[in-house]
Amino acid sequence: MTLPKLVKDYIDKLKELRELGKDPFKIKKFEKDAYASEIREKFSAIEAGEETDYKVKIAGRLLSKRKHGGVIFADLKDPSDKIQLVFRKDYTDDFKMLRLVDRGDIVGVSGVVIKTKRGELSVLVKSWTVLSKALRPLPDKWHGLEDVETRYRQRYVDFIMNEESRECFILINRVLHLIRNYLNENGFIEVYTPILQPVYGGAFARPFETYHHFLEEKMYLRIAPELYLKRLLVGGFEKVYEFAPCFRNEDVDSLHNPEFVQLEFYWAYIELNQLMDFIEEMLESVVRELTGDTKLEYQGKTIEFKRPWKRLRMVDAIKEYGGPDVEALSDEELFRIAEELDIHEERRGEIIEKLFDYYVKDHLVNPTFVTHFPLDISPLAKRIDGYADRMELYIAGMEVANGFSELNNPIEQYMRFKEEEDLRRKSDKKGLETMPMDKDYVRALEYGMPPASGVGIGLGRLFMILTNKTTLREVIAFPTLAREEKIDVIPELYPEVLDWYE
RNA sequence: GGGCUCGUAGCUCAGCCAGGCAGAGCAACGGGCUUUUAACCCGUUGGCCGCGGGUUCAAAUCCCGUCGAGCCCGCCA
Repeated sequence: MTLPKLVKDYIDKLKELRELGKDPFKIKKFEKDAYASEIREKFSAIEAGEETDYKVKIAGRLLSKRKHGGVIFADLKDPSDKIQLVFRKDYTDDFKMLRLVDRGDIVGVSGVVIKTKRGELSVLVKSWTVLSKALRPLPDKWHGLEDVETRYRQRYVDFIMNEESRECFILINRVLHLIRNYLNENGFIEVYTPILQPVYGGAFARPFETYHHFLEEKMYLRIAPELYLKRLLVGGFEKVYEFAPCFRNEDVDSLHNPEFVQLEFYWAYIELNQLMDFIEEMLESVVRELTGDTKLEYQGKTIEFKRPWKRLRMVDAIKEYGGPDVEALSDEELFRIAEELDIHEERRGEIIEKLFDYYVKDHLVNPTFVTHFPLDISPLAKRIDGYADRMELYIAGMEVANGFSELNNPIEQYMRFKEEEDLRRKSDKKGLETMPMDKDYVRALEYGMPPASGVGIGLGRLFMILTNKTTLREVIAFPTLAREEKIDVIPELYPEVLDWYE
């Protein structure tokens, strides 16, 4: 049946409920006193056919309705579980009016707990109320909603139909609590820093641009909170963190969404190795809390989070996994090798990083810290042995975190920004992959920032690993999609309903 | 940016290769049924075949374009 015709039936039922003085949309509350899961816990042991006199009031969405003449069965879903409702002609109030109740409606019922002859724990309903009328049909009760596009566009339907989707976000919530508690217990304070920024920084990425009309200023949505969090270190905060929504105006794929959340934290007076120790402890404890174990199954692979994690220098990693010994190569040789692999970059460091991606990345299944990054692609990090004192954490072949010993020398920081500017001028690229000069940040460092280490953790990717998903979109409730060209809504399909609620 | 795949009823799908009346199940509607659980039985309704062009006597089907989505590659820390 075409949508407008299907909707007609629902609208007619709504109309009839209104005429009976039972307009669901006029109702403001329902006093529930139980959840499906509680009923199940307390009464699962009763006998088939047993009818208790234990009264309950529950509410939720009807997922199915089975009519048998004098008895109607329905399944009600609340956030805790599902439970069967039984309506009986000789017991339930307004039995005939149940024809106005559809699968998909939100209902509140009161009744007693029973177990049917077939052994299904149920609520035998005495009185019932439609608390919200569904004006659109739910997807197929057996196959549910499978279309990936519709699942993301109309996530609300996905959450109704696919319990796994809902559970994923409940698990994510637990992870957020575990991480937040861990940081709080270790003396970190949670802060918020600007999302609208006059100068973007803290990462290499193309920003979203916007305009502030009152200030008459071009503004950017932040690509990272980093530079502001380090200003807080200057201000005397020793341990800070932020769950930071970030925005990058770049391509979308299973590992990238234009808006995503990073956890960044900074810790004054510690060096990078101590930071890596802390990250290991934190994530190992999160996994232990979640699973009771340090192992995790991800897409058929076992990931072992037990400390200590492997740490290796980027150049050693390239050698170890079959690539060249880049430290032994001149620039000419390195560029020639890169060309052979179809790698075309302007900076030596970028080539080394590409070689790492090419030879190594996919092999790093267990959590692994890759350290000693090329300096020229790390303008915010301190030095160590001619490299940047920087690490990236790889898990399941994915870059999950990026941290370094923070550069706190304002003079060197100024020069690094300058080099980025020069590179942008010389580059034949769009010039978006360099970091702009941030003089206020340099000025902040001029007041003195303590030595510190900090990290940004891509929470979406971490959630993917912890929830065993293959795409970021599954762990983002409303992933970014192209605009839908035309959306039919019921007041436009059936304008007469507009008169009902003037 | 390149390659591959998909788009048919509210949902899940068949039909496309090899052009010939647009189909099924679920949902909805009417009837039956007082213990079902993908309830069942009888009957009914329901289509911009993503959109636009082309080829053809004839296009859901073949061709071109386009929009949306998915996967892979490239790019993006």
